[in-house]
Amino acid sequence: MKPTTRKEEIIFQASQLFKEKGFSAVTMRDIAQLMGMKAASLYNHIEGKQEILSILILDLAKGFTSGMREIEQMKISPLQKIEKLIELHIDITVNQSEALASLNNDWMHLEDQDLEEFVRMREDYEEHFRNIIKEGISVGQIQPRHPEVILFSILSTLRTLYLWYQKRGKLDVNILKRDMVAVLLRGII
Amino acid sequence: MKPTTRKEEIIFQASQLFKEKGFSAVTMRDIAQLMGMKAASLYNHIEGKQEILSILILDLAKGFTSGMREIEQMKISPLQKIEKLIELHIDITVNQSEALASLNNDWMHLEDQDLEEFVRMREDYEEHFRNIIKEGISVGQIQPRHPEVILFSILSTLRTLYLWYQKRGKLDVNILKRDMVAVLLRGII
DNA sequence: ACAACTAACTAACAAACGTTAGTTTTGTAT
DNA sequence: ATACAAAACTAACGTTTGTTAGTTAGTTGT
Repeated sequence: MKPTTRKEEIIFQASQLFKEKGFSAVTMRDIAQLMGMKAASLYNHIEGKQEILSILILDLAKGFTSGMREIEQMKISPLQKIEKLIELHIDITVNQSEALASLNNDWMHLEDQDLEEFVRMREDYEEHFRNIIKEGISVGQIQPRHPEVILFSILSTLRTLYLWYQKRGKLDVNILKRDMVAVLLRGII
Repeated sequence: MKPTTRKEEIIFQASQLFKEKGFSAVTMRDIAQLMGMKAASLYNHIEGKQEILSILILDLAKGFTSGMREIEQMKISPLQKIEKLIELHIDITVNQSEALASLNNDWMHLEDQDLEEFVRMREDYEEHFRNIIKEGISVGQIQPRHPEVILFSILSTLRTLYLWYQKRGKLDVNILKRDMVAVLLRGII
């Protein structure tokens, strides 16, 4: 995800700051300094601070939505779909961990239609995930526990993976996928 | 955790706002309005905005630290200690979900010694947790997978439980404990 | 050579920020 | 009633905030 245009570069650098301090604590002057320019110059490329957040979060949310749609259409078992979803999250984490931080922590600072659109997409995503779990239970592939507990347990681990992935010196993605699938599906004992 | 003094009430109300919008996006005037007073009046009771954050986070972190110490001294197996830790997190989540949100999301806005103290406490906590997992592996109670993956998977679920607990209409704590222990330890299949 | 465009700049704005100082109100004990 | 302390108030401060306006330097196309 190397930025090509100047606008993309601004958004990328901003995402680094957002990840560290959160959207509200980052100023346009902070972003400008990282870009090696003055704050006012940023406005030659972007509409404002809100647009940066909006692009960061909504683009990523669309990535999750389209990933979910692809996996749902595959002719594989519910359990295999969950494995694919775990891999989807890991791939996105590895490639876009900064935007993921904003999506997790700063989505509530989106405004108006952007906020509405995000909340709708997130609810849709969770609903589809939940249905896959329910189907897995009904075909006997998954233990008959409350789907909500299972959904939350998996999702919260995947959603905060970005906090942990970088700290542990970028271990191999394929090994990570294998271990995460094992721990999340089969437990630890 | 019902606030008794006026100072505690301010901190409690502030924590509600911090949970919703994050420390940086909440103003002293926001807090004052929720308290039904003017911003300047807050300073009759507290030193400043930083003190609120500091008390919220460090008090809670000490709660985790002392909980960990108690569990470590118990004469029970590593696996039983992990169960106790899961229950500790759930108890704290149920009783102090607002402070937990600040601890998770706004710790980086602590200053100087407060920041140092928090980071030290968190590292200690994780280290002790990791050692219990390692001991569980070495006595054959826990699958011989990378302790880091296990630690992260459990901790990230427990740490974000506060986001999920309230949404699902306050289900019974004991049922929650039972299901969480089951999912986290035995997996879902 | 000249026009057009791009992307930086300086300067400044109005609003909002955390906080301080000094004053007034309120409740309580003598 | 008087004195005192607690807790609210008004007014203002110096900064910082996101953003706008107008200008300037460098590049490109004709």
